[in-house]
Amino acid sequence: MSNPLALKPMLQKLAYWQPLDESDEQALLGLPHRVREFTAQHYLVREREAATHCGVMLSGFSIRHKVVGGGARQIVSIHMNGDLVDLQNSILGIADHSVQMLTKGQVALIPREHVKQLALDHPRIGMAMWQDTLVDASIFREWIANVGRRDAYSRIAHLLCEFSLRLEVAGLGKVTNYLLPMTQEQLADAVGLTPVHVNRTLKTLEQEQLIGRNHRTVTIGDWQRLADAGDFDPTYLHLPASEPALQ
Amino acid sequence: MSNPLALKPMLQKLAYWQPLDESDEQALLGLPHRVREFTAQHYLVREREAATHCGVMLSGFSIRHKVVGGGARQIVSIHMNGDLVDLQNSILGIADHSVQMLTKGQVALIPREHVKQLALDHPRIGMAMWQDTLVDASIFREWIANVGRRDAYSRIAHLLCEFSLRLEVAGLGKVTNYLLPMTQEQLADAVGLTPVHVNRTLKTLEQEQLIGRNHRTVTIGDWQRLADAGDFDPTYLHLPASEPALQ
DNA sequence: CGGGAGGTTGACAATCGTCAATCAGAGTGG
DNA sequence: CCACTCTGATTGACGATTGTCAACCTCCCG
Repeated sequence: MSNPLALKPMLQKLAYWQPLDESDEQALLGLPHRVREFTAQHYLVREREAATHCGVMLSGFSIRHKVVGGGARQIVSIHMNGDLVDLQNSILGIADHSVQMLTKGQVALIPREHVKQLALDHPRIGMAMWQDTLVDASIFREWIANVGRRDAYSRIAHLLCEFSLRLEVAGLGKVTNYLLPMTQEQLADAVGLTPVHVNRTLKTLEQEQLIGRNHRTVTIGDWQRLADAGDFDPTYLHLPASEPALQ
Repeated sequence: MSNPLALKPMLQKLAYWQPLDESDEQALLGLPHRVREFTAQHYLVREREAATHCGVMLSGFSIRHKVVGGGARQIVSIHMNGDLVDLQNSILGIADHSVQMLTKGQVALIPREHVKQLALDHPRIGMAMWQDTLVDASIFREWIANVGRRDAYSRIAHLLCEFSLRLEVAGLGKVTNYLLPMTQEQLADAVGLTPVHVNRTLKTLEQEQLIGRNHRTVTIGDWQRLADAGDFDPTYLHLPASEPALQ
């Protein structure tokens, strides 16, 4: 169960934020965990329940979402390769949102007490995890602005840009060409629109040659033009200094 | 400048999350800081600039906001008495959003390096600050859902409920009666609507006797009914166990 | 070949935005 | 004390983006 290398991605991610010494690394990699393969749609945590584990995405995609009164769903974030999943719920205890697999994939699960204790025993790791969740928070803010103040057209263009960069950083695609891992209905839940309107908007983006589509594959001809349409400025992603895409 | 008691509210807030010992408390209260009075509209940090200080709200209100392409503004959160302001930008370094005073008020400012160092030297404080920002993040998620998936009516009802609880917890009003510290235009920027539509919606809420209004004062006759209208469930605020309002 | 999920499309409805006028209240100076 | 002014609140008429409903199509898979 406890593959000693499974937490490598987590280590890499955190080391980006804080220099970690030998003892930090040992402690982190030594965290008890088990790697599991989940099917698409599987719930890792449900809203209102107690969070028991925090996870590291090893493959596949997962989403966090909330369900509002009428039954409508809002996706609040999307996780991919290397992302820490549910640190938020784990540290706070009670889940204020659900975490669900979007596609099938492998996740390394770590019991929450161990994660919390690790942060207390190894302040640099604690700081790094904090920073990681702060980036999540920064993305939340951008999403509030996206959903609250941009029309369907730029809203979707914005999401496509975000995906483009994040997938490239995660090593899952090129900035100009990637596989979108979600249905139009899920896209709609992420941007606060209806599936029908997402469909129409994608078509428009395609007609105006901002993107090309082939099944779920998105091709971006002129990245800058799409970024302009989406009012996209990657500052909020707090990515490593210079991403090639931004040149 | 450095009032030894000024950081008390910060201590109280953090102690809620983690038991702090004598040395933690000393270190926290001993943080170098200065208390300043700011006028309404004053910018504490501007988007894209480097964050230099983190603050503790001692009086008054402040907001965090982002400006999108067309010039529209989206308020992403509202801070009141006792809230830690701009921990997020401070820890990440470059501000991905602006922080602005909503009303005049006093803020204790702490240089960011000292805050970060404190977290590293005192892991329990670090953990507590982390948890504090996680609650912020939880509110962000709820706001994404609010703006993305609720209509104007419940969206505004929801915000009024959130205010009601948070103001009471901060000791600034009663759950059933409080002074809303913002104009309808600012309200609009918080919920992603136009001022005109906010006005109409408030009028409707009033006509249906969900709220009473007198200038900026909001009166809530039947809290539960407003909560139902706003699809409001306070879980996401991660408040101390039982708030009277929820009985 | 049949079934099902997801994608497309059109017609129509409704929420919400825009524009612009008017009103109410707070502060200011004479 | 009374214009005067400014900001914010209110209202109406109208327009537009987005939602709803429902049909049909396409691809994938057993």
